[in-house]
Amino acid sequence: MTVPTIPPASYEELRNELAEKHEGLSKRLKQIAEYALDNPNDMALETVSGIAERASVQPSSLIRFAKAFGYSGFSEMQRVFRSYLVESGTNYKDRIRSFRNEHDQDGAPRNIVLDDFIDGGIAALKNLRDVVDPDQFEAAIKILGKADVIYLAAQRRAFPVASYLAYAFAQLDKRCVLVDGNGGMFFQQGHSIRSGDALLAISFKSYSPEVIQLVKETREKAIPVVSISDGLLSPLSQNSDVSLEVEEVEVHAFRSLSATMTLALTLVVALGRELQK
Amino acid sequence: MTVPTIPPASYEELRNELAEKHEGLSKRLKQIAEYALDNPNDMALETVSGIAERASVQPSSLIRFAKAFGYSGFSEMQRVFRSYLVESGTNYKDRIRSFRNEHDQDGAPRNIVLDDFIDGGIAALKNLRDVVDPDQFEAAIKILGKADVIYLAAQRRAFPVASYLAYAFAQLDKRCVLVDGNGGMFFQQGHSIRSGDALLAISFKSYSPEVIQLVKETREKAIPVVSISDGLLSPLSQNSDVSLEVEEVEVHAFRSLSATMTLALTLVVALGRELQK
DNA sequence: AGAAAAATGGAATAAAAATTCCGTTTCGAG
DNA sequence: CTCGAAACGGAATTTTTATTCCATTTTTCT
Repeated sequence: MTVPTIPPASYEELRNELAEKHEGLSKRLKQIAEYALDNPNDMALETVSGIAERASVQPSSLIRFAKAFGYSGFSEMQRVFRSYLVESGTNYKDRIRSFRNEHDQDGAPRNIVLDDFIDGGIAALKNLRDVVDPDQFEAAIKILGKADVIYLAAQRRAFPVASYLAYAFAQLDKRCVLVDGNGGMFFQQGHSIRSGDALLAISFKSYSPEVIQLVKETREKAIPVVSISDGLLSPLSQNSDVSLEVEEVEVHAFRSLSATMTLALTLVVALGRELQK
Repeated sequence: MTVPTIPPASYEELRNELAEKHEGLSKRLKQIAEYALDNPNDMALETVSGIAERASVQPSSLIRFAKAFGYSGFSEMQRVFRSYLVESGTNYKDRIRSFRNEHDQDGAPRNIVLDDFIDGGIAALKNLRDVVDPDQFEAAIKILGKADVIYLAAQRRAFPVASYLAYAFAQLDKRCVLVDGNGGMFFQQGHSIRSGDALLAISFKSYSPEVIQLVKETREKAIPVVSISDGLLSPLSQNSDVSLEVEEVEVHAFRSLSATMTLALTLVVALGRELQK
């Protein structure tokens, strides 16, 4: 056992190293290398003795194996296998990190802040693809399509989304009321909703109490409520007939609205088609 | 802590359980539930004390948390989080594909629409990186930073951007006036601008005549004007001291606002920094 | 406001896991 | 065939990690 090189830091590197050195390895180590390439998941998640058993090898061989590739022990090597697991997964916060690093390199005097937001926005959009539940989306369109008048409720950060929707719905000749709280008449506006209408509420944490209250009240009247919010824990999701989930990334302590805006727009287009039938 | 139910065996079940029980949980447990939903990766891979630290919680609380959901200990719950990692890693790409096909067949093109907008949004953001002129951006920040009050003017499709900016500026303690034309008083609002202030106007084709007019009038008063618009041909650009160019992609006859929103946000953050000096 | 119950923090303990160590086996050169 | 070096197996040890326990704080109910 020689060649104490610098240990591979990414799964890809490790994979290559494994394939390359494979020939020169001893019997047991070969066996392990093969097992590792075939079952990266096990390597990432199982314990040393667990893997040892499955691969028909002694635990100590696994440690030797890791050391043969330059790691200080098995645990260190396992970290590499784990990093692979999270990268390939859905989680996108990590993707952002890798994005950033990519961009940091070219030393051009770019607008760093803008780059961050662009990367964040892109990540949020990609994530949107994964988290939007098609059934919920379908259901939302159904409800909104049937509604006589769509009431739009949103405050603060979410308000621009509602105002955009109001504009777009108007373009579609879909009647809507923007409950904007103008003149302190949030509830007066909101309470004029009635059977046959639908409420589309948008709010993110920290959730606007007015919007939450309106959602609850509307639901008690047995009027359908569609919500756009951030995650299952949102009080909006919990009190809506249908809820669409969006997660915006926070960059520099500010949240973008790219993903939410895109979802809103999609809603508009899908609704437009529904109405054409 | 009661209700020893059968513990959720899949990530999906666990997710739902988490959302459902969330309300009834104690402070610390709630905190953990939120962290878990936001960071499933950590829950799957980190050690108890690692997670405890990141979530600002005691290790023992994590064990209590797991037990509150019926598991024998944290490790058992962690297995569920891990199973999710494996599934999403292995089948991730396939899942998405099959998912799309499903819907293609029953003729529901929703996902396709969403995909189009997502792709469009991403393209617009990437484009933004190239078209924004750092010098102009810098100049815009200077002007806005020096302004006593920032007047925000936008109509129709651009209005949501202005309303978002109004919200964000308020967060920065930067005084601003949203010239929204409420009550038909667009010009009354707009004309109250005076020396020492600045106007930030946003408009896209077909350009809002009111906004154009306000820009011209303001400029005649020798008050600085910053504009966000689409291209150099825009009458806004031509009458502004500084103009920022954004190009949104049109998909299905609708324009998104992702890029514009991102630019707006960047402006906010950059302005925030400027103000701190 | 005060007592009882529930929740929490944090150190102590138990359990599990990784790693080392060493006697034994295998392999290859002379 | 024999010797030496490398590889291996497996128990012993160390380290890390999970879990428990109890004193203290916070909440709830009266």
